[in-house]
Amino acid sequence: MINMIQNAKDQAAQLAMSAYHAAVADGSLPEAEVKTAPVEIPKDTANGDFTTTFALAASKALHQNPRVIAQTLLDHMDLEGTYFASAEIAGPGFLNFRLNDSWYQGVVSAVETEGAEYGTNDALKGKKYMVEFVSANPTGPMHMGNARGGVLGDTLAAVLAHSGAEVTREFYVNDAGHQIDKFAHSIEARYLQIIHGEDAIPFPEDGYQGGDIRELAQAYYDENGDKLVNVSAEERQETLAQFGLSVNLPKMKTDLQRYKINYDLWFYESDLHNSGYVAETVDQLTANGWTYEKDGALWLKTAEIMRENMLKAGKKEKDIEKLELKDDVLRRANGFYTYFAADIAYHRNKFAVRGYDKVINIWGADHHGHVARLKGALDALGLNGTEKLDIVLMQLVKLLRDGELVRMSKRTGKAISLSDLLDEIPVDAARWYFNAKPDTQMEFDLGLAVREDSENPIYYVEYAHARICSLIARLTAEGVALPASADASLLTAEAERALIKQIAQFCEEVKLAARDYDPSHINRCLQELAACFHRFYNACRIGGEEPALAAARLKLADNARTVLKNGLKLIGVDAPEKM
RNA sequence: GCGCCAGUAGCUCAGCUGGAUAGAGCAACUGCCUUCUAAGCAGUAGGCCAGGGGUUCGAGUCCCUUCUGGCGUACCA
Repeated sequence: MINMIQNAKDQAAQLAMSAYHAAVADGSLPEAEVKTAPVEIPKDTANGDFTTTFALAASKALHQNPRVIAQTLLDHMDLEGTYFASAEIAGPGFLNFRLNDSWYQGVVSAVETEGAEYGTNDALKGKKYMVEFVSANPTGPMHMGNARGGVLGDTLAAVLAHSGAEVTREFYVNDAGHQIDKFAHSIEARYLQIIHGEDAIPFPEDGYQGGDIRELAQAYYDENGDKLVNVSAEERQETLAQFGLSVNLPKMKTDLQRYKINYDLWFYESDLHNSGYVAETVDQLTANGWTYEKDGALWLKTAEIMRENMLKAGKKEKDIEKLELKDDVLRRANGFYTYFAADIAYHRNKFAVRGYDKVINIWGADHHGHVARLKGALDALGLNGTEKLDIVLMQLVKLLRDGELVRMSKRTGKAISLSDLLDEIPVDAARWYFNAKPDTQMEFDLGLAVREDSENPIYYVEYAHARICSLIARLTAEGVALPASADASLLTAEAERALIKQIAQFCEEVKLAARDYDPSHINRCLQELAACFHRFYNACRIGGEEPALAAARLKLADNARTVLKNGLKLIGVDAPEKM
């Protein structure tokens, strides 16, 4: 919970603000509307550890030269008892602060007292979050995009939990609707082909061509023979669809578990239909006046809802015109509800029945046209979808091998599935790589991920962890005691200070990852942390140093180990003790 | 057509919501193991931040525009 970066920022801001107020009080600066003082970390540590741009930002409102403002602030500032050893003016009017020992001590002490909890915060405490991800169609094997979405969703959930939220991981099973009909018809055709011959039974034009459909039909036939030949087509399809799902779903669970992904709940679309919740939801929309009938179908006034939302968001009327917004069908002329209707019901359930404060869906970027419509529909139900539903769109993954685009698996000749990928690369490498910023198109090189050398950043980080483990084991065996706490006043070398700062930064990155829904902040932070450790390791020896210094350094290494381990755990990667 | 996302070193990407001389890693080149893991460290080189306009003390970041790539614009899911 202790975040020393935040503490220092807050303190620097407060110092600047109270200096300003003091200056106003004695008349050396004019009174003006000044908000908080922005505090940043300079890129170059030559410019201090923290800096405030207060003087630059306020220069216009105060009608004063920024450097003069900064000097006045400095004259009214007392650093006694703060985290700062000094403050000075630089450049056009930056006010740069330099940290003292008490801050560094605060960081190492935080790691020592918090241990495995270090890095958590309570920004989302008391909030109920759901992350719904993958939710792949259960009619066939999962593909590469599902691997990326799976890792992203799982890690994002972990990051949000680290920020204090109560998080549910959910998989939405599309076991109803058109896709399932297609699935049923496809298996049915293959099943009947087994009995009557391929030529006797036509395969549906839009059916699933994959070999897995044949396997399902064959598996059913092997178990049950021609039992379904003389029943009604409806019963036959229903039975085969259920059989297909009973095979496919456990397989999906197992495949996801290989990625170390475990869901809290698998939610079935069919339940929404069977319980009448979809119908009830559509009726609710009708009761609220948001639907109309046309050509025998029931339509949602999506265009109108979205128009209002856009106007509220400040979009111009003429720009909205250009969008040519269209309404959506909720219930088809044939009486069946659309996927969209079920999706609205599903999300209504998330908010109205289960009471989530925030729902995050990870979707493929090809669904982006659906985002505003779903949010709008929830708004029409009075559920504030615009605010409470966040959709993370994920660009697809291009799979490469030695620079060449890979479409098919060498082994099976089929599209590369999620489990094929894990046959080729270690799960930790997959988790590390797929934990990337969602909105960039990603190229994933199979050759790179399996390489066990420095080109592969995951080994760099894991190596740092293993190195520390063996360092501690070796030195404690040689009689260097590992103290309960590191004395930061002894750790004044540049490499030591940099390492401590990066340890502090970890807390910030967890916060940023939660804020941006981008857990790759953790990857980069760990890579930098590993780099800081390796530099420290090379610059500062432990064995043979003064006992007090050796102890402090060894404990610092131990603290770095704790943070590396916490971070790797957060993104679902092992922290090996030996390599 | 219209819309959404992206375009930063040869490659993969950062850039803290407008701050100081644009940063890492990899690849290339030069050094460092009789001493705690060389899967490491130190260093060199590499840039019209896609192009062009604007907004201001100050722009990779904000606005307009052009170009390039991906995706979408179903009584599919």
